[in-house]
Amino acid sequence: MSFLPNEKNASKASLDDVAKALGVSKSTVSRVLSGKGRISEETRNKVMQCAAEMNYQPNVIARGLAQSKTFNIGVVLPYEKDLGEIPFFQNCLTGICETVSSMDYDVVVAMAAADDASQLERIIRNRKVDGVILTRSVINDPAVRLLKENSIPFVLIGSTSDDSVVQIDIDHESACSELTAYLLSRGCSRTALLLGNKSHNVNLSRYNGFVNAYEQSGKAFDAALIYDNLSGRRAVELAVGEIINKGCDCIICGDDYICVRALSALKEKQIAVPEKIKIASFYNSPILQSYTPPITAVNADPFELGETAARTVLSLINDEDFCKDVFLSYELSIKKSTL
Amino acid sequence: MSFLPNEKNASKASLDDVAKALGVSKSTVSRVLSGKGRISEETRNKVMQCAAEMNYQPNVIARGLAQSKTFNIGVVLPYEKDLGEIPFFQNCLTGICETVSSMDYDVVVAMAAADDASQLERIIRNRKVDGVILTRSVINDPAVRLLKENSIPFVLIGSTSDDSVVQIDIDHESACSELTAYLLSRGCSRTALLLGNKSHNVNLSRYNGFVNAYEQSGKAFDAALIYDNLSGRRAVELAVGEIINKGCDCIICGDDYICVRALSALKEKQIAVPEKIKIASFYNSPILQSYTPPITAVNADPFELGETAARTVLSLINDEDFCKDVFLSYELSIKKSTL
DNA sequence: TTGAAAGCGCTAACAT
DNA sequence: ATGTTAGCGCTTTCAA
Repeated sequence: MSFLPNEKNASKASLDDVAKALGVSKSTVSRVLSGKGRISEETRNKVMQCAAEMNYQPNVIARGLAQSKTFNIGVVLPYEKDLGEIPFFQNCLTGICETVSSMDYDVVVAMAAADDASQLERIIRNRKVDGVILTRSVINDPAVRLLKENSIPFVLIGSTSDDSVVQIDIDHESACSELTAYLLSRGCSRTALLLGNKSHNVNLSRYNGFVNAYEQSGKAFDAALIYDNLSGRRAVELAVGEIINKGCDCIICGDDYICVRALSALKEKQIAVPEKIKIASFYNSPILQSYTPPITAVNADPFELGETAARTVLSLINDEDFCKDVFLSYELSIKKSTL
Repeated sequence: MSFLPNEKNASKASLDDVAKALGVSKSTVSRVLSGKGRISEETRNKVMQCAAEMNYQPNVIARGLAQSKTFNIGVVLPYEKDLGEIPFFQNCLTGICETVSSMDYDVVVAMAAADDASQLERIIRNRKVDGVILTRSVINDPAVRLLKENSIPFVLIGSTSDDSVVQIDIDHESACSELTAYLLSRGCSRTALLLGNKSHNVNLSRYNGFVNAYEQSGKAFDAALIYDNLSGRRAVELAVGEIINKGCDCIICGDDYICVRALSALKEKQIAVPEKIKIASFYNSPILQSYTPPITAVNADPFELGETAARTVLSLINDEDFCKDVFLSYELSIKKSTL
């Protein structure tokens, strides 16, 4: 009853076992299985069949040792518990897993707080990954520094002002254009645009999208209603004050931090949203998700972000030519704040 | 300017490099670094110092090859997108990561639908993990079958009727006791208990907890208000009907599926919660999380579940003696449904 | 206490 | 087209 030859003492056969069973050399088997090097059709078939019969499964670890690869992608997730409240990261992870596993890679996760990349550091030190995906953008991210120092290929889901970082994000120009057009169609004749740091490409894209939408519509926008380089609570407050005085009926916020500040400024001034003024924003982050009233915004599909990030980091690893500027689809989520 | 000797061409030194630099053998260095085998204090210090100076970092992959280990734990997360809506899994994952990384293990994730364990299968086939943590209980889980077939140590976060599976869950007896006591203190004199499959240990625990609470309080319970082996929507409906006729003022549901069914039965009968009858449940799963009115329930701390699962699977892997019955702290989350 | 050597399972020159 | 031989970086007998 014990030691049945055809039994599933599965996945124990090594490449060497297959070679011996066939009376050929290891390299021959290796060549067949890896598809590299020329092999006669005959031996190829012989090997394939034998490998299948023996239920041979290559040892990825050993292959990795020999090639200095791990076939693992590191994914850095936020450590903060309250960030877990939206499905964003889990859906991202799902997209990443699905994509990398189709290339026979696996995902190693590391949690990291905004100021603590120690888990990532371990993974790098232990040589557990060939590349890394950062799932959120953090100013002055220690993870970015670490990855650069160690020359690990990585991509960031989101946007940063550091142009040397490969970023995966939606097409902000087109998204902002669509958002602006929607608002125009809703009758907003005087829409303000509140943008953050001008040197940040993403803000330029939003600006362009805004302008485009106006051009398409044939209407003219009031340049005095465009604010950029807004940084800090105070700057937004001031801008909102001015905007109100200029009689605008709608605000587009370049990001959710600006939006939160604008909302609190409006609340302070007792200006009702959306009755007195409409407001819309961009986000990938959760802080607006549960706001009252719900805020109209441009949303990225986290699953797709994950997929794209995965594909991109895999190309980086394999030195394939890849498109650094990634344009992703998005979704205009119309909520009460613009009705 | 190039080739500075003290430069950070970091983490490139191998064990062999250290050995040569010291004029000792690889095995000596290996012994020192692994702490195995006797080594003179003198050489030990010498090696330690040199390794530090050379910024030597052991190659975990190579070590793994030699020891047939990976120093990775697989974590299976639900694939379904709507399950991502609660922070449960992310917090679990955080607890797991934190714990395993303290033992110098890493986490490899696999997403799995209830009926599709193919990603887990890949990870096993590729020998990427030494053990696995399942983060939710699925009836007839293909993942469980797979893990057993391959003799991979694993634990389940949650409960299952399969006693051969190591389960990490809260102490249901004590939790049910506490819940019952709370309800008694709130003046519920006729509390019904609705339990699922009797052969499932967890239900016995809940039953015992219920009885204990009554005994402690000195009051007597009505055995006619205890239902077990409830399975299917119809059974719960019938039970609820009877319970109402028997004039009970409170229902404790053994799990959230039962609770959902009981709630819909009550709604059908137009019996208001909590005005006419109070109701409480147990859960680890999200389906009750967003119910109106909010449901009082016993909650586990996902972070702690993760930590414990991680510790347990690590002991399994290292053949340490471990406690199979894991009792975890929980939290009575009082909501409107019992007020 | 230490060293030599074999081996983990695979890949990749270098031969033939 | 296939075999031979070294490794990859570490652990682990077996000797010394």
